[in-house]
Amino acid sequence: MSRELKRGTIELVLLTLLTDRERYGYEIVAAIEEWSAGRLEVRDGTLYPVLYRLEEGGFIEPRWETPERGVPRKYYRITGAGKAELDRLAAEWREFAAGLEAILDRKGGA
Amino acid sequence: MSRELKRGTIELVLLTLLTDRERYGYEIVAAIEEWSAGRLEVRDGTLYPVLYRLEEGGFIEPRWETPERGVPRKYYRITGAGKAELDRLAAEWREFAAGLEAILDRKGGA
DNA sequence: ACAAGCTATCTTGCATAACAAGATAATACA
DNA sequence: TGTATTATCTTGTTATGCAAGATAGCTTGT
Repeated sequence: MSRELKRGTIELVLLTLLTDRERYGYEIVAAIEEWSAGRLEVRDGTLYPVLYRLEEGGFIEPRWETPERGVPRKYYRITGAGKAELDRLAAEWREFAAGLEAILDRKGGA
Repeated sequence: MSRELKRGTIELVLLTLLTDRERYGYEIVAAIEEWSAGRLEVRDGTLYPVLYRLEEGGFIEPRWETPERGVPRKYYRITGAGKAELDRLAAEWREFAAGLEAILDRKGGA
């Protein structure tokens, strides 16, 4: 899948994945592929910087969990501001997709 | 509309606009806004480099038209390779959009 | 005990492409 | 004469996804 198409959509994807429950980065990588039925894929080197951006913006909050056995995990949960941002980004995406589809559907038209 | 969302889609939009007839750059700027019902907007400083990329790839071909009165216009028409590329880009876009929608629709799910 | 592989987070540097801003030039109009 | 419009083109900036690698602890096989 083209790298360029993903630009600007990963934050929307992350916030969506965090709406039902908190998740950690490594888990999100797999969830994206699963939820999109293999259509979308995001590398961890991409994911972590996006998580930091969202945290800086106050849209998500981290919580370290260090189990007695296993590697520590950093869980993120969405904030109130994050839910508002999610609505905004989702609306923006739908507006954009509608505009593009309108053009695609009109090929051969006036 | 977010700059990042547009990334990778302008070539698709241009090739689509050139399917029914040849057009020149300045005309395309207005057509994009009109065809998308005001949802999409592309500056001419963005458009021309994209046209050059498409021309270099053999997807479109230019033709200068110098009228007796008025500024010269550079008309572009789509080639056979351009039509194939359009099909490829459109399929890629729909695959990507389907993957993203699948994630958006599943919020609160498993 | 040792190696290999898995889980998990994080960092650096690169490539791409949309855009703002401005340049150029001819025409139209007041 | 001056301002606005049509039309193309260039330069520099900026954002961000990704490859590649580092780190570290755990698990599994031989």
